[in-house]
Amino acid sequence: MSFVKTKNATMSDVAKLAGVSMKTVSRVFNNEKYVSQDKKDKILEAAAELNFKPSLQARGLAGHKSYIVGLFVDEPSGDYISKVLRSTLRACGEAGYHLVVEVLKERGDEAKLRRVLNSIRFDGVVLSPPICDDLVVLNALRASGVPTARIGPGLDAPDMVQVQIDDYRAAYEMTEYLIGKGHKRIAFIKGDPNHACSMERERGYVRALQGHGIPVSYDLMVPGMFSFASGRAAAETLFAGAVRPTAIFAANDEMAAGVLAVARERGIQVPSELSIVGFDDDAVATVVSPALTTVRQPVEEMAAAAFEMLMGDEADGVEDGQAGRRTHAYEIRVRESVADLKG
Amino acid sequence: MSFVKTKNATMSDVAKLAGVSMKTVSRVFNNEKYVSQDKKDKILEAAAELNFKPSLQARGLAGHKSYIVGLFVDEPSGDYISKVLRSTLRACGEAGYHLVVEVLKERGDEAKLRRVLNSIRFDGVVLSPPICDDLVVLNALRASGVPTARIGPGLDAPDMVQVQIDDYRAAYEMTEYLIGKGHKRIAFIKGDPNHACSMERERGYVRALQGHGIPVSYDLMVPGMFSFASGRAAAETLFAGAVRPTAIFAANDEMAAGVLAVARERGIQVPSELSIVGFDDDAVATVVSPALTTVRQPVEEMAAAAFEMLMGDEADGVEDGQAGRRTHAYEIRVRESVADLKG
DNA sequence: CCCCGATATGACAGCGCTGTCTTATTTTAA
DNA sequence: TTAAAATAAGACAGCGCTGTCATATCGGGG
Repeated sequence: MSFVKTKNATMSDVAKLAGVSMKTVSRVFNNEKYVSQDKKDKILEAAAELNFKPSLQARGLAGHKSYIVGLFVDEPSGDYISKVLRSTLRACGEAGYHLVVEVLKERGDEAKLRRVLNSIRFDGVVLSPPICDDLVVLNALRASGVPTARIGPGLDAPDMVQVQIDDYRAAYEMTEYLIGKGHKRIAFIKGDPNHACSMERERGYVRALQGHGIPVSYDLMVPGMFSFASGRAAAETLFAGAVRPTAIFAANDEMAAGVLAVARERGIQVPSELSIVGFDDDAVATVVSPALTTVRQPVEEMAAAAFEMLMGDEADGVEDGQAGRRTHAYEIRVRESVADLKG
Repeated sequence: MSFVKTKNATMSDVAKLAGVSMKTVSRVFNNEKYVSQDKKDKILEAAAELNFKPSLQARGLAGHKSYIVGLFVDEPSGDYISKVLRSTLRACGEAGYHLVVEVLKERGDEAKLRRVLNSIRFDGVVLSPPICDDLVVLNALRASGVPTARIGPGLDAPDMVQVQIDDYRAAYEMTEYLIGKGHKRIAFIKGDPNHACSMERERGYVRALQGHGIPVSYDLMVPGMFSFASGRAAAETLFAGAVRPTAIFAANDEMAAGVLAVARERGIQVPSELSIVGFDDDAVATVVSPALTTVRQPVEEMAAAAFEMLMGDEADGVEDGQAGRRTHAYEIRVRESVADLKG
């Protein structure tokens, strides 16, 4: 079996076959108006016969659209990014865009950023945490005039699309939930300080305690980096303390899973002896036992909304002044990792 | 603070500034020979001053390289794909390529495939399981003449780069490991039949039992789909049987985690009452407790090798006859989920 | 001293499209 | 009925590069 290399038909081939000018073919493929139905039919038929699809690069060069959307991430693994990727990919597919993923490590990998922005003309760029709060990146994007959407940003940027949840309120509510279950010694494992949401979640925790007259003890607040390992380390620290907390609120689920693992190793029963809650409703939350009570963040809807506001028909004012903004609803997902101390 | 939209300098701008022809600038940016050192310096300097980077689309249109590599996946989430993505992204970054991710759901999403292949000229395409074994995809790629690499393929395709592990041997060895620990009633949870590796792993399990004189019982082989949920379901089936197996070999870690969850719910101690092993050394393997004994598959090295063989300098015979092939070493990762019955 | 290959550079066309402008043919409003 | 507006289609240039071919210079070997 030998495969004949099919060389792609060009627009002018289609034009010839359909007996029209190239420009008319172009009009059809760009859904412009002012093309009669019969020519349109003829062109579509000819295109199908030749298996024609317009070349991305040529379109990008000649026109004002590249049909390329960028997704800039810090680290391409993890459940959060996977969700963003999946959702963005679906949206791109449906809207006829292609997704170019670029990794921008470390705050302000400016060299790579400039290189990428100069060499590809993106129709839009989606920024995921934590680089959605990297000023170097934001300014470079502004300077190059690319419409940008940020998912889960910390600070506001009115000229960019922004999609988020209220991390502060969510953490407040989760803490309150724990308090409502009779917990008073509630520890908190902080998130990666590079992520803007970390501060918000911490604030929510602190304020909730204060709001319920529970003293905030800095011994109960330990640093974390959003990783399983850092969750483990934080648990060790917490368990080394004089009095063990009755509940631990980890700023994300991966860390909560780390706590769970340490608890298990030490024979600490969860939830009877120790309650654990996380944040994000990451895939791990339902994979560990007991399943983690956590805050569900609708990442996929958020990414879809971001894309829609960025690239959607209304085309918004992304290009000029104000860009769209949306705050999505979070949801406390009660599972099996919290004990009711007042039972 | 207002941001001036920086319009990108073009090659002709650079040429003017450096006092040479565009072609010479082009030569410098393509590392062609026959450019004197002083002109090269002048050009590089001018380019830096103008912050010039050649346009991807123009290069793609005019030249024979697009600097775009495609990663075609079935489903963009999961630890396996994350690893492939991360590794490929790194390789692309280092080699100056950009990665376009495309989702090809369901066997032979031919419409989308053709659309994508016609509209973007890829310099290379990487296929992850299970679509690396989709004949429609393979043939379309052949027809369009794009050099292709397949990660973890089932059937051989001599004209494409191929990187894999020996799933059969690995499963054989893992089964043998269990047998060595004194297990005789070893159940097997099969993988998604769409994935070629599923058959191999199953074969390895069956042959190992046979090789050690242990009768193969089809009651102990239950279907699975590589998902946590299907692992749970398989566990329920297995636990409903008359005699519980002493060990369960799940064809991947996610399913093994599902088994673990069901065991925990039913109060079955792991590993003392039931041993569980998985495959892949997925992130979940170390997140659950007890951590899973599993087969580590060096996915990232494999993806890196695939990229190197595809796009590397030797440029290989990917374009003509034989393409590179590599079988990587797997490794049994012993953790805490297996009991020694002969202790 | 001349010819040859290696080295160095540029002119020019054109990749496959889209933007702009022009021309022609309706339709609508007044 | 007639000007103005909407509709329909094409000619043409050019996006920012690279391939090809032509040209020019240089250092040897014969």
